[in-house]
Amino acid sequence: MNLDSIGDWTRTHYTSQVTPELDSQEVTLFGWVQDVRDLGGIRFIILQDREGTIQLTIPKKRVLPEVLTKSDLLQKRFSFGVKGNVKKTTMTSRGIEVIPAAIKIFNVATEQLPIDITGKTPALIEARLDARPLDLTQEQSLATFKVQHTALEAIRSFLFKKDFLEVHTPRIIASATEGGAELFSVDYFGQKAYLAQSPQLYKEELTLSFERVFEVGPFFRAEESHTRRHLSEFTSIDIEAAFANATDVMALLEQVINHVCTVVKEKCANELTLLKHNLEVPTIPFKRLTYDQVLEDLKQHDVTIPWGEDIPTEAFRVLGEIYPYFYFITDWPTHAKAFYIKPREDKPEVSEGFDLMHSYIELVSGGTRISQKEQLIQRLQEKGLNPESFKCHLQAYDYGMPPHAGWGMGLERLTMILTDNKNIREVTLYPRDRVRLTP
RNA sequence: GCCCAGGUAGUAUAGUUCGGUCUAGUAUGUACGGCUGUCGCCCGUAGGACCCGGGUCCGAAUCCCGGCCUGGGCGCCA
Repeated sequence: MNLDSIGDWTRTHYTSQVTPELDSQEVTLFGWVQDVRDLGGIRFIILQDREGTIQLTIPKKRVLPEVLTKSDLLQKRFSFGVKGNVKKTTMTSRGIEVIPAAIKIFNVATEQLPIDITGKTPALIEARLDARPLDLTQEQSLATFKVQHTALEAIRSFLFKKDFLEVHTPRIIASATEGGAELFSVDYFGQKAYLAQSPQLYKEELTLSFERVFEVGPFFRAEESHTRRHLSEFTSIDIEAAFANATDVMALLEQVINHVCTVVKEKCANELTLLKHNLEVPTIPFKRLTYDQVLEDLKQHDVTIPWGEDIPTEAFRVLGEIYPYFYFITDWPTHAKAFYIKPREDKPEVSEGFDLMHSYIELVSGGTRISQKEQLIQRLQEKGLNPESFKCHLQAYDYGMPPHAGWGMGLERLTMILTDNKNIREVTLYPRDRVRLTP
């Protein structure tokens, strides 16, 4: 087939911008064939672009012969352009259609697509991820990532207003930052290095200079997790603030969540409708449960956890039934939290760490940090970590480390909540998990 | 790392219990033909599959063993 060059054509409108008010005006549209319905004497072609779809109507006896010839060739997913006249009509749900005056075909697509993109026989997640570039053209995928984009935009602008600087810390590091979690190792010019699992230590150090910082970026966990809420590579939204404690950053966090939900609900109304999700904007303040209250609630539901133990997923699921929306869990036992979380001064066995939960999923983890060097060293030792390997980090505490607090939020988990997706891979463009490294 | 479930056309599924007209059914997609108002268009025709290897048996999609692959759960966490 002879393909056309784009030549001097320029898009005048996205499909979503074509309205009945443009009746009888000429528009130039670019996009892809989503579907062709040929009734014999009349043919309907659905043009899709990133903003939506529009119907092209071709009455075969009343269009130019070259338009008819070109439209004969069009198949699903061909990329093409059309110049045509907008026509107001009651025959389409959008109240408009476009009668082509010229068609340019830019590229073809394989006849048999690897997944059904019409929604009639939806493919399973595995087949969809194998054909991810194609899968992402589906309206639900587009809607999901538009929500994510909008959420991120809302978070950034909110944090900018609250005086936070956006920073970028290293992804390649010399040693484990938090102990615990497994790290991916990389060869760094013959030296052993690792992919960062979190910006934790760097962002804390930066409170010494920039006071209030945030970072959005990918982090890596070499845990062989096999669930619908874990990825080997995920995007973290991290903040850290000097001269603040857990209470301060929790207040900030609930404002962030409230703001994001408000903005997404307003700007992505169409996307949420498409995703059949009625997003509720949570009211501030969020419910705050102490660890002790959680244990008590669980006991009421015949789940007994000894004080000091971490809460297993099974118990979180029960808790998620009781509190189906956003809620904080505070006052965690110190030894259940990371070494950098500050123990309460009046009750050292309890920490100033907190989690923000949404149903049974942990969305955010944060807390007041330890800012005294001696205490940090002591906590490292209690955790079985060698202070010597944290030498570089510990030096920051020699230069007037301010009291500080912060949190880290999983962007994909947030997107799951905002779009009501049950699988984290749905909200990740190219997910990386235990068994998937491609595409 | 541990546990459970499952691999049937491009996609999604029926059939596996209890082996036998299963010559493997259906939907959708694809190809071809027909149709002037569709919007999950419709009608007709065609082509398209039992994960791999071994075993039991007169006979295996079905039962057994091994392998590979996938989904889900746990632990861990964002």
